[in-house]
Amino acid sequence: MVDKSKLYFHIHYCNHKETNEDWKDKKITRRIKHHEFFLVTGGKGCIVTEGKEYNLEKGMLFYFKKNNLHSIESDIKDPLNFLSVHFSLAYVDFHEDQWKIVEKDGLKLPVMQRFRNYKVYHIFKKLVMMWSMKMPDYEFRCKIMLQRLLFGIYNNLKQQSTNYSAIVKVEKAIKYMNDNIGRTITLQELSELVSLSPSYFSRTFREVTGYSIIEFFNKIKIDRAEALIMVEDKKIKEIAAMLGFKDEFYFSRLFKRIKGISPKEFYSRNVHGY
DNA sequence: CGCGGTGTGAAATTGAAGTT
DNA sequence: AACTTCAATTTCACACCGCG
Repeated sequence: MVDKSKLYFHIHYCNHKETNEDWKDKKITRRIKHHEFFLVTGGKGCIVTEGKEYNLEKGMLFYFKKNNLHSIESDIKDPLNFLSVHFSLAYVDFHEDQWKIVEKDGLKLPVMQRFRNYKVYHIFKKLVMMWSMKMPDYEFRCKIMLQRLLFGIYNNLKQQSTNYSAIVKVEKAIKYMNDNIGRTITLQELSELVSLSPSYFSRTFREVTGYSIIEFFNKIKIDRAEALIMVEDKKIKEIAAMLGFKDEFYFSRLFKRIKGISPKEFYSRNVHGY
């Protein structure tokens, strides 16, 4: 499971064809070093990749990972219309005051997915238009649009997945955690809330969020602690108590484990009194 | 007091097999 | 496919201790 907030993109270029002009080359076969999203917006054609052949229809979105070999063929009478964006991506993490950059070899997305709604289409179109117009700050704006596009793609995936109720249940549990941040919550309690067996819900939670329940609950507690340290003039001991920790030292250790520095150090680094 | 190492019972997680 | 049950294993949350 990828932490989407840590993904960093670099757009190489965008491409589109949304008119009825003829294709110069009816078929292209290629392997490119960029990742690419390719959205079919009209016309007919065929894409072959990873040993599968897809008869193209409006609304199909392809994700080609870098170095993926694929061929795109357009129909002559009803030429293909599409939007595409080429990009590279890296996983950028900030931990213990250090930046870490790891190049990713790909997102966990299916090669092809269909879109019923037009939202993703609109975002994609805006991205491509912005890129081609090259107005001031277009690179920055395009990067934001690409992130919105990806967000839309993930949401689409969410709705498509048969087990939508699992996500709803996880969201319910997260809300409950936020509402009861000053308490100790048990797995028993949460699983009763969502009417699933404890062990099954434990599994489900990790599948949906990428974190175990305790990991997640502590993460939001530490996030809250950061805010409290910076905004309120409170002692570590008080903050620990507010977040349901009986032992302030344990809280400190946990903070350090998650953030890399102790709460006291976090305070001295980020808050400066007069 | 603060920090860090370690011990411990309890709870969470995970694997595997079974049920609807 | 979605979910349960049970047991094995791991992790958690705190406690206790010694050091400076």
